[in-house]
Amino acid sequence: MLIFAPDMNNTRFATAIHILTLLANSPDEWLSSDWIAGSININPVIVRKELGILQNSGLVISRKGKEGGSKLNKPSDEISLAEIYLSVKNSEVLGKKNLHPNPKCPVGKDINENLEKLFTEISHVVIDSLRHKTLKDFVKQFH
Amino acid sequence: MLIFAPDMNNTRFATAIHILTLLANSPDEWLSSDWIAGSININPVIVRKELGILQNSGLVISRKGKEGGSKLNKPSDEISLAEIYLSVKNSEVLGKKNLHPNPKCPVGKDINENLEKLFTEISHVVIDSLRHKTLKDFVKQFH
DNA sequence: TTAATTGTAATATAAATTGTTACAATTTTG
DNA sequence: CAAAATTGTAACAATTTATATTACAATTAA
Repeated sequence: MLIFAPDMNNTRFATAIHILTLLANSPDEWLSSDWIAGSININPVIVRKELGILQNSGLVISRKGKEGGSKLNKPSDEISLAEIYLSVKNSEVLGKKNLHPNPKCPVGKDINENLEKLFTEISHVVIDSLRHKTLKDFVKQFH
Repeated sequence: MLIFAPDMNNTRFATAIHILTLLANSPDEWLSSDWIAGSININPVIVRKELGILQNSGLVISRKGKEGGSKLNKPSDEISLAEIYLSVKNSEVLGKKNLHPNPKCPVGKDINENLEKLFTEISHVVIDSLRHKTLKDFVKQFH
């Protein structure tokens, strides 16, 4: 299964939750990537790639062939936004570190270690706050 | 003063806090962008651009000319990491929205409005958690 | 057997980020 | 005043990341 590029400031969370919202609204149907792509207005291959990721994290099942498509792998009230975020997350909230700070400088020497601590802490704050929200809660807002 | 591109998955927070850490360590000196750049190991023009942003938000003062440079505009224990983050932030924690979701689809029609609410809420969570941390706390970790 | 679909590779295009060069304006020092 | 060092910023180049597109083998239902 395909792996995305190693960084995130992108539409992946938005795309993933859009896909999952559609699936949640039709829990008994196998929705095609083409149809989903038409709602998001992006290329169907992007949808299939994201669906691959969501399958890997157990949120979705897909099947091939005619009448193929995807559906949720568990009820929407058992899917937290944290799970979705973690599926697509591949960079930190506060961005990237500089790659080669000067090791001869007392600050440059240790900054990335200290940033790492901070980044991890903030990441946990975000995840904890998303853990309390379910996909069902999100979907409920649509009429 | 110059404006950066309208999105963030970049090294701007890392660069800004690195700059401010150096300034905090030498509160009485005017540090040059060249010297700072040598510690971060990036181009001095990038440092000057970021210093411009930090001046705009009142964290730093700079002066031109020979013996010019920059220093903190207030004590490091009066600078919160939230202020730094807000100075450089120009995108959301959960990424970008898709630009043209299908208005004829009940989900596509409202998704960006609903994402906006979620993005705002998560943004506040991050900012609140950074508000309790000062630059001084961060700098204290270096030896 | 045909039609529709996923999965995925390969490549192309677009967008964002970072780096570089250049130089006017400013300021200090001799 | 002249020289040297520095900021501020414009213009542009290079690199990296993100998204889109084309293509097609494999699968599945009818």
